[in-house]
Parts: sequence; structure tokens; C-alpha cells
Amino acid sequence: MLGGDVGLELGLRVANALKAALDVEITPVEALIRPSAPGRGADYQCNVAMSLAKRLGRPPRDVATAIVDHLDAADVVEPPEVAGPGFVNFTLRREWLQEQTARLLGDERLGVPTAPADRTRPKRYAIDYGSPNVAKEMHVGHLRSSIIGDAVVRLLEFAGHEVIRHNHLGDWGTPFGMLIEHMVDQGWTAADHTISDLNGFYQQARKKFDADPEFADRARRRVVALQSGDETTLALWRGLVEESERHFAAVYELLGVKLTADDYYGESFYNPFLADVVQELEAKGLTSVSDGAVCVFPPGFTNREGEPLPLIVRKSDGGYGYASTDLATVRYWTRERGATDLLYVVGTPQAQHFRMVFATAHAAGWLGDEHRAVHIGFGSILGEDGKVLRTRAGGSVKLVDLLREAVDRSTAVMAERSKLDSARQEAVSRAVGIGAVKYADLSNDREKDYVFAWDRMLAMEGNTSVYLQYANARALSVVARVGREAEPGTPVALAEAAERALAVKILQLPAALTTATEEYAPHKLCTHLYETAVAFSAFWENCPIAKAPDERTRMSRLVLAQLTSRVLVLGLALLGIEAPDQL
RNA sequence: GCGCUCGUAGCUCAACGGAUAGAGCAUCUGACUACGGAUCAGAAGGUUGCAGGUUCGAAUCCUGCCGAGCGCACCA
Repeated sequence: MLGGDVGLELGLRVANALKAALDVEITPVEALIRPSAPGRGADYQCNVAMSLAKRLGRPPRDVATAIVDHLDAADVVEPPEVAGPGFVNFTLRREWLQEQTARLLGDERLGVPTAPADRTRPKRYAIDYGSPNVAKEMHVGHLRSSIIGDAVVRLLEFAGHEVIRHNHLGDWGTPFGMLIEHMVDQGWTAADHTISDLNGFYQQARKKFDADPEFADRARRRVVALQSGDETTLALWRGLVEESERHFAAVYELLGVKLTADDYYGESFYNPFLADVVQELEAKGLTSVSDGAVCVFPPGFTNREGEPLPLIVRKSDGGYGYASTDLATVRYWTRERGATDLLYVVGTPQAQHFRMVFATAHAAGWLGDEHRAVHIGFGSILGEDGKVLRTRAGGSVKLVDLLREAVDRSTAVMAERSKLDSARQEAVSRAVGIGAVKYADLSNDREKDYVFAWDRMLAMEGNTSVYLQYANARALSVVARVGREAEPGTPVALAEAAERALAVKILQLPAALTTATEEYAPHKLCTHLYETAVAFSAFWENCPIAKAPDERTRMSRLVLAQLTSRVLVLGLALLGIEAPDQL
């Protein structure tokens, strides 16, 4: 099957038919094969006849008929029918479905292909996600970047791409003057202290900076010392960074995100390149000085007065802002690390900034035709009042608090309903609680805002992670009840409608995964997993497995249960969500 | 003011230019001697913000209006 995808395989057949019938060349994708709406009596439909009709100067139904007449697909589908203005309806042959389904049991990847290995130049993705700030506690603002970025990483890796994660820590800049000076006041000599309350530490420093001119003066001098590489200052700075990294690591551990200390490429990392980045822009004649600041004016961007909008690459005081750092990341990852694809998982409000950065990098030659830079934007998390999520006091919600609440809430539900012993409940409630938070985020269209509501995400009904986890637990429980697993090669018989519908869903996993990966759209995978779980539930109701009438039916149904479990476990894993065997 | 994004069932969300716009929640009806009921089956619920246009076909593309959010030079 082409790309493990039923639709693509049909597209190939249609393309061949068009070539034979009308000498028209199209690709399998251009054949416009789509799953049919439920209740229409077909599995797939081809929409290409209508779009080709004008180009060919023939009525669309004629084109559709020509496709049907020349179609060589009797192994896959029943004789197709032309319907309406020129749709071609396909119903998959039961024998073919049975063979394909049976084959999946022996396939580690459930039919999902790896990225073509014959690419002349392999892809290397460099993905920027996470981006917490040193000396500040992580808050909900970091949640989406971490979760979405992590899912994208897992999807790309599963597709066979090389992926380099980098976490753009906010670990440099003027605030560190006051922070380090505050450390000195607290009696630090190096990394010999711990900070139990990062936010409190920051606020104390801030307060002193605003209230005490003498302290503010020391803080400013400390910035200079830091920038010039003073060893004592750097040692203190490192102590602060390490302290913060311990906090990040703890949160990432709880959240189940792949970011580690090896992935930290903070602002300090790019700092040594900034002067040269600006120099290179100047040498290429891309810059001009405006109000004392060195600027690039990429065409097509204007400010509120309708004047060209600058990307400030060096501030009038000689310092560097985030535009310079972001340009440095582009240059570093393409030039030094050979990345072909640059991904930035950052909120949509930064869209204009990234367009300007990419335009400038393109002009500077750091991005060429062989590169693809994508801003993977995401919307805000809203409270149930429809406004950006905040605590009652109006502050930002701490990420650890939110994650602990998720686990606590799921622990409470587990205590009420689970039959597991308390030790196992603890591990499972973490998978359930954290999974609920992640799934609520990932199941929505990334680019839109979404409303954060505990009751809905932990409701365990509808399109939630718990529903999927529960479906998986049920599927596995019946395997345990039967007492053995179906082996690869076990024949599958799709007699009941519910069996057939489930098999079709399972065979659609590759298409769903490909789309989710190519569009950086995890919610499309979520939708497919949910539909699979729903199809499984109908199958579960209608088709007894352990109590099946005969051994062949029992084993065939066991294959479907096992495949369902594997689809759900794999899909959830690619979203960064655990799927416990039992709940 | 300019730009970007978004207005879909009471609520939260889907829908790759395709046929009768789909789910879940909530509401109403059913199924508990159940392979895990943390479930399932069914009903009801819509002029896809409004008005034009392009197309054989528009929630989707274009234009205008109404409404919301965000961005628009030295914070990142």
C-alpha cells in the first residue's frame, strides 16, 4: 500500500486510470481521495472528476465514468459507482481489509512509513521550544510551548527525521545585574545556596533595585562585569542558572517532556555571536542607523505612522535585544549545525516578529532555498471567563501548582473508582492527570486560544485522554481474560459492521499521523485516536471477544482489540501521554 | 490608524474547496445477571456574525461592514 495509506493507494489507482483513459498526468495526492462521510455507504470518494472537467472540456460525470472504466483496483475495492455531479464512490473489499488488518499485527509501526530514506539531502530539524526564564518560576505561559513542541518532536522522530531540540532559556541580560548583586547580599560565594522561592528571590531583587539607588548602581556595574566576563560574577551567575535548571528539570520530569540539560541553548550561548551577526548584516548593506539604533527594515512592514518598521539589531545604548538573538539562532543552526528546517514553538503574538526575522535572515543569506523556517504559533490559554488564565489575585499561575492540581484531581477520582492498590493508583493518577492537561491542550487547534476547564478535561467522557486510556485498558483486559495474545498471522474475519468499521479506522492511522506531522497539528492525531476509541467501543458492545461463538472469531476479534490498544498506546506516546495497562 | 488572527448547536470544539456542516458536554429517552457501566444506543439542538462576489460546488477563497483578541522602535 502506498505510504501505508488507503487513500494514497486509491489515488495511485485513479491516477493510473486517468493516464490510461484520458492521457492526464496527476499525482496520487491530486486524485483528491477523501474518506466519505459516515452514512453515505462508501468508505472513500474521489473528487477529481469535477475539478478536471473544465480543463478537459468534458462533463464531470464523463470524466468520472472514464476513471471507473479504466480503473485497475479490483483487488482493493468493489466495483465503484459514480454519484452526484461526478463523485466516484469506493467501498473497500472485505477480503482486502481482512488481509491488510491481519498484516498489521506483525508490523512494529502499524503501517506507518518512515520518511523516505532516498532523499538526497536528509532533513535535520532544529526545534526551539520551552523557553523558560532563569530566576523565575515556570508558569502557564510555558505550558503550551513545552507540550506542543514535545509532541512535534516525537512526531518528527517517529517519522524518521533527525531532530535537535533547543531550549532558548532567558539566562542573560540586564536583570542579572540586580539578581547577582542580590545574591552577593545574601552571602553567596558560588553555587553554594539553594533558592526555595525563585519568584520571591526575583521580586526582592527588583524591589531593592527600585528603592535603593546605591543597590541599583551596583546592579548596573554588575551587568558590565557579567558582560565583560568577570570570573567572580560568572561563577555567581552560573550558580543562579544551575539553581534554575534544577527547577526546570523537576517540572519537565513531572510534565513528561523530553527536554534535558543537553538541550539548553540559552541567550548566553548566542551572546558571543551577536556582534558578528550585526557586523555581517552591516557588511551586506542591510542595516541603517535610526535614532541611534542599528536597524534592518525588511520590506512590507510598517508601524502605526505608516513608516517602515525596524528590526532593531543593536540598541542605541549598544546592547542587543531579542531580534539579534533570534537572528543569531538562525545563523547558528543553519551555518554551524547544518539544520535544514528551523522550527520555533512560540505564541502567535510573535508572528510578525518571526516574519521579520525570517525575511532578514533570508536577505542575509542565512536561509536559502534548501531551508525552511517555520514559526509554530499557538494561542493563549484562557480561563473559564474567556480571559487569559490568571490566579484569582491576578498573577500568573505557577506551572507546578497547575500540574499538582491535575494529579490531585485525578487521584481523587481514582480513589473513588479504581480497583488498583494504592501504590499503583499513585503512578496511574499521574499519567491520567498530566495526560488530561496535555491532551486538553493538544486536542485543540494549536493556533487558536483555548479555554482551560478542569471539569471538562478530567470528565473522562468525550474527547479526553482518559477516554482513550480507558479504551486501551479495556482492550488489554480482554487479552488478559482470554489468557493469550493473538500471534501475527492470525486470520481476521470482518463479519460484523462494527468489526469492519474498527478495521477501517485502524488502517487510517498512517494517513492521520502523516497529516499531523506535516502540518505540526497534533490535534488531528487526537481526533483520529478518539474516533478509533469510539469505533472500538461500538465493537466492544456488539462483538463479544472472550465469549465469542467460536475460536476463529475469538482470535480474529482479539487481533482487533490488540491492534486498537497498539494504535492508542502509540498515538498517545507520540503526544507525550502515558497509557497505563489498567486504570 | 495600519497589520495579523478569529466569529460554527446553549457551552467547549472539529470539518484536507466537495454530497444532508460533525463530535463531546448539558437536556430528554432508553440499556445494568457488566469480556472493566470511568460504558453504550437514540432524540432534540444550525440561515457557519452580516452583505456581496468567484466557482459546477464555499464554514473554507476574494471584497466590504459588524464584533472580539493580539501586534505595531530600542522588554523578551
